[in-house]
Amino acid sequence: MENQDKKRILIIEAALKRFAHYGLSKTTMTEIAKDISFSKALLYYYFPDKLSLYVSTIEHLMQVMSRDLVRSIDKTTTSTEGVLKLLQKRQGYIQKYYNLFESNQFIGNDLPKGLNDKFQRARTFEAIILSSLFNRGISSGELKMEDPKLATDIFIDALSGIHFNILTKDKNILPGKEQFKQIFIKERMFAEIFLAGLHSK
Amino acid sequence: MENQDKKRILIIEAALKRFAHYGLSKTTMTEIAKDISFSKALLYYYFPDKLSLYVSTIEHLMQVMSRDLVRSIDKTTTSTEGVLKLLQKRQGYIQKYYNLFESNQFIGNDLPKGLNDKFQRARTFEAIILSSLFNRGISSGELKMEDPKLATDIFIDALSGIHFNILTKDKNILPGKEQFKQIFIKERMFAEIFLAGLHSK
DNA sequence: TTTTTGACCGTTAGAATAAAAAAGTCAGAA
DNA sequence: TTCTGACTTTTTTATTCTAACGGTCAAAAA
Repeated sequence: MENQDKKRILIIEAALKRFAHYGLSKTTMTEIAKDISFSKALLYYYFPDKLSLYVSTIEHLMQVMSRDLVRSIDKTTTSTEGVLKLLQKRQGYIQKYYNLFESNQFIGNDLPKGLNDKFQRARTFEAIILSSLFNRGISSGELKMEDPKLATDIFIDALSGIHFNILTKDKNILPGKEQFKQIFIKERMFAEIFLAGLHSK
Repeated sequence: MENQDKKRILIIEAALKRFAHYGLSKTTMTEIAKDISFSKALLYYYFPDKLSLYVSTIEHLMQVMSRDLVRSIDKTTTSTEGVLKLLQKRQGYIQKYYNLFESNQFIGNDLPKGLNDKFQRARTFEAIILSSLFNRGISSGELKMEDPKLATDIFIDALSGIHFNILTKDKNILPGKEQFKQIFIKERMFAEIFLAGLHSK
């Protein structure tokens, strides 16, 4: 049914607003339902449980993000330019939907399996994009590296290190605009050095 | 007194063993005292409180470490060689005394001030060593960079990112030998690329 | 006087329990 | 087939309780 899909999306969009703002644990099904004047039971008609809704919401956002990302990157020419574009987009989304990924931030948390898988897929997707950018650079003669897979991996680890260290330095639990700006500056600087290190002489 | 110092060190060494194995919160003053057949009250004669003992223990280890590090690095010639030596030593100590730094691993924990300061100083010390290695490279014409301070910072952030991501990927709480080996490989690879990116053409 | 101790006290981390709130179900209405 | 209000079950939170721990001190030992 057309209508069914519309309602599903309505729910997902309401959920996205709540989850993005309050995170998984601090938003209730009742709240989401009230926001769009549905009964809570109706949410359970469309989604088997809360986690499914959460996962669907993330999936939804990921699709939007990945379309946007691919489109933006296709417009770039050099791989360096592409990587910088990736950083910029990435940064924007992380900042906007920070609380949506709260669960991903902490250690030793046993997220339910389906959830962990989704985040894993997001990381993999990122790695693939980055990898393809690196490969583009290799075939154009711009870059040179032994093990593109490993290089990609290290690049992503390093990014998250920069991210993490800045966000944990200031003890503010909710990161502010200033901090994200700082992260972006460092990440860009890092990318420049790293890519220079991969440049074919 | 000579003897006083000896006892202080005896206590510190016993504390180091416990703390390195079990971390701060999971070792008690009574245990440390029993290990060397002292009364608990005697520990409080030599150290005002538990935290002071912990800090002294870390201070003690840091002195040993830094002497060792400086000595090793002075033996190297190029800055690249120096950085790789730093990584190797660093890795060894982190692995051996992993639990000693447990408190440092987690987010949003309000470590007592004196403690935080010590860790801050450890990081600063590391940054200074690294910075001096970079500067060595610059003056020898080996390296070239706009902002050595920022480059150092990014380098350290990236290292901790690699560290962190490997240790949290496998859900084992206690990291094993294999994981540390993996970290070292990645860190070395990273250092090579990063330093290549800083090489003067 | 300096060093050492056993007995003691106040605080706190963790277990156990109770209360509140949320997740999730279902018979039946629209 | 879609939707709901009333219901049950599960999870989270608040509370109490207790044992263990950090820390003190008067007095003994050296």
